[in-house]
Amino acid sequence: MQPAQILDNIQKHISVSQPEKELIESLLVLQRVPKKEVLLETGKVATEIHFVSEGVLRAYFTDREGDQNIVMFAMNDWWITDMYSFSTGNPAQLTIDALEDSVVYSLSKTNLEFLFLKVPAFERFFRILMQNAYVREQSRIIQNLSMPAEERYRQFLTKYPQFAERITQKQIASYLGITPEFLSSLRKKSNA
Amino acid sequence: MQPAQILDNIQKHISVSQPEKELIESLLVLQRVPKKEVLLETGKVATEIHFVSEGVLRAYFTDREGDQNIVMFAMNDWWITDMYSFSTGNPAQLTIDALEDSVVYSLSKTNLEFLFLKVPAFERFFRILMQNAYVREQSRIIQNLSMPAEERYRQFLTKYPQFAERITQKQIASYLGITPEFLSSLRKKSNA
DNA sequence: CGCGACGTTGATTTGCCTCAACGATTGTGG
DNA sequence: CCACAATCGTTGAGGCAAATCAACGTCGCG
Repeated sequence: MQPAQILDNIQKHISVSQPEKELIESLLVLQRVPKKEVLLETGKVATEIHFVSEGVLRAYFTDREGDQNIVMFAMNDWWITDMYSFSTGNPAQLTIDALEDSVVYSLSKTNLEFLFLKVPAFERFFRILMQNAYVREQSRIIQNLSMPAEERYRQFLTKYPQFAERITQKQIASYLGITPEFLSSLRKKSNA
Repeated sequence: MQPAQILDNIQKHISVSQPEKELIESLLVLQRVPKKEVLLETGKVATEIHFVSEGVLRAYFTDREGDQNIVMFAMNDWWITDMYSFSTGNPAQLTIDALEDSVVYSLSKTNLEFLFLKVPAFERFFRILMQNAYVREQSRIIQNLSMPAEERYRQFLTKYPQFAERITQKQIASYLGITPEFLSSLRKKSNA
């Protein structure tokens, strides 16, 4: 296994010594996730956070009508879990599965807490991760509140071109909070 | 000044020694914010984060049509800033002002970074703060995606009864992403 | 090869918005 | 401390963005 990628990602935010690197590596579990396989199921407790090395994952919420609402996508260099469940220990509200054959490095909550103790800078790394996630979610709220679907779609394309290429329109529509039919009609308009 | 309240809030998550408490206190600036006064203006850089001791504040985004979209309320024991601007140093997208006469303790980014160095546990405290904020924003997104306005309103009432009492319906409508007129019609229905 | 998911199109419906008008509160200057 | 102005909450008429439902060709996969 070559978690160079994940260490690079960490070292974008903090600096870690060689022994610390080895410690971090030793706590990561490589996991192959074939397309459609479920990493986390609603109702179970999220005991791990996953770093995506290859492929694409999604996290979605299933509402009372049984519709799936996509909360986030994750690919190269993203971290994903049901943070609510992960931090409280309550049952997960989200399901996480793979949209493509993927490879992730998983870190258990226990090992994460252990890392916080052994490598204090890791707490800083995680703080930055959470801060960025907070900012991202808040700006998504702003967009949902203030922009019509057509503009949200355009912003999505420019903000996440890597996703736009690899994800079906049905998934994108769900992320934007609209129906696939309506997204289709938006695309028709803007192409013309 | 008696920042016992803020230290209590911090000690819910980490433990701090007496000298550390004094250091923290020394970096906080007490600030009275009369109703309608602006704490942070769109376009300026958010250099401080504010802990609300008394009163009620709001953060809102002004869209192209000039409409205000409320991103968050804050009262007793909440921390508020434009986290995007605070963490990147870019101009703020949000305006923060007081809905009632309020009292806040402000902590500058410089002093916060200083605290991270001097009191390592403070980085943990802030990590937890950001993590909770992330979870909160994400669950708001889930609600916006999956529930009609009527149910979002009911959930708001049960989740934040303290806000519901003190905030006008116009503000609540803006937070929910609907017009005051429509909120009024929802209230009429549920009372009948 | 055949089946199921996808993307598209069109007809109809609906949740929510816009605009306008009105009494009831709240705030404010004289 | 009052009188007037401004903002708020409400109601109703009409309109629009987006949903629903149904139907159909296409494509990828087993």
